[in-house]
Amino acid sequence: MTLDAGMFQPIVSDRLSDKAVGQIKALIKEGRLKPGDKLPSERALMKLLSVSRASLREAFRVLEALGLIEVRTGIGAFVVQTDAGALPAEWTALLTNTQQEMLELLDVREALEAKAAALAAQKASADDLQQCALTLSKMKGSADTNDVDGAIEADIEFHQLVSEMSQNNFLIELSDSISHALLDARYAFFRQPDRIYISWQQHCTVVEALERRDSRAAAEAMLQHLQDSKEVVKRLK
Amino acid sequence: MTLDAGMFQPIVSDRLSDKAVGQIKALIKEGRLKPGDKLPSERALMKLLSVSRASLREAFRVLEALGLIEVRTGIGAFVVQTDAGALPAEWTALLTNTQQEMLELLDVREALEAKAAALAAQKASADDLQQCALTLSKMKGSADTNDVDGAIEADIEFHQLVSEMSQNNFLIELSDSISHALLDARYAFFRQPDRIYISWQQHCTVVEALERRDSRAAAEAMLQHLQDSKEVVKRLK
DNA sequence: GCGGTATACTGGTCATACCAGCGGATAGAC
DNA sequence: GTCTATCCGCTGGTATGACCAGTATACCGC
Repeated sequence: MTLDAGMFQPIVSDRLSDKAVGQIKALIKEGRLKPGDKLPSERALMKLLSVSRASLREAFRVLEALGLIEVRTGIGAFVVQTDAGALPAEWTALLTNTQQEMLELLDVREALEAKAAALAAQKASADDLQQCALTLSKMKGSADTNDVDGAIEADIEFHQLVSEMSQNNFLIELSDSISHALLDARYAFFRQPDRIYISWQQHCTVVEALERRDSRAAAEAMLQHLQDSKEVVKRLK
Repeated sequence: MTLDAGMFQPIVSDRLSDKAVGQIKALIKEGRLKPGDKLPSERALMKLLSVSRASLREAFRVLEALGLIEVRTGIGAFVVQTDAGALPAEWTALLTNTQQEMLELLDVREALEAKAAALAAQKASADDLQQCALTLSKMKGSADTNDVDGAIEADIEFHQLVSEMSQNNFLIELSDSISHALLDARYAFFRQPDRIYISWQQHCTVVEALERRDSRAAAEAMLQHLQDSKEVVKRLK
């Protein structure tokens, strides 16, 4: 007979902590543990699951890292309150080491923020647009005084604002992560001659589209802005 | 005097395990620990960091959940080998409970996969396109026999293929996560009358654009496909 | 009613012990 | 000599019991 590749399954002996993670995760997914609910104390839960406190605590660390629970010293562990389930905010934190990864990240950013801009055009409130105007004038001020730090701040604010206007929690979290990962690059970026001014102009174009509620134009303007920025980053090194 | 909101900072006493996570993470980020490197054994590292083994192990669980290290029983802990840094594969696993979240996820998917299609048009090899053709005929076969399971399989394969053709690791990982999260929905989806056939047609349109190396058309076709699917899902609930 | 205090919790940390699996070294069989 | 089997030191996985430091609450004296 011939050996079928599917005949055997690798033997994996899950850690007890992993099994505990699985159980608790399942309870959350099934809705038997709802956001805000308090988990039993470590000492109680270790008996319920018949594992040692050490294993249980390791499970808690994993659930915490996954953004599912929050542990407050002296009080207890709670199922986290958020509809999009906190993305591990650091997932990109280490990944912009190479130029290659940076460019890949910029491509993802184009996809996400263009979409965010499109959604923002549909959903933006008057208040949102006013806040946009604020960051625009902040950016303009930074351009006039060549204030790189101010520009970075205004730039982050602007992109964050647009993401939030999309009212899509996944989009917000992902964009935020990427923005964070690209922080270092922004310094070199905004030091380029006229860059602050150019970015300001491009931001303006986006906001104008948002004000017109023109989804397509907003996405297009954002895309142009990000592609243009990507080209600059490419030439940086 | 008035109290300035920024005067006080909440006192947070980091867990020792969190500090350990920070140190190790920093070492990885700085490149002093490279992918594939073996970390010191738990017993050695606990002395180096002067924490107990319990705390160190909690730190390891976090690093593991973040996808930064991999722990092999009886051998040791290793810095994970991957260029895009494994995204915690489960980050969406729990998040499709509500219709609202599902729709948000579908919007993100539109953004990512449209971009992936655009990149794929530029980078696809002859072999890639051939594989696409394979999934297409598989889908067609499923449509003819109304084989829902087969359709799901072919559908996942197709979308995965396009993502991979983009050669962007972030795009690949993210799309994969979302695809995974949407698995359940696909069953109801493909049970709709003619859905398999319609999806097959739309896939064909995408592939034709890819074969023409037409980035814009590929993105547009993929977007159409996903938006159309989203509308179906909306009506399902 | 108010402020303090005693107390019974909670999570955070540690030291120690033992188990099971891996791997290299070593001793024996051929 | 080469090969094989056993052994032993190392690794991670688990459990236990202890102690600390915060939190909350009930109680007390004022």
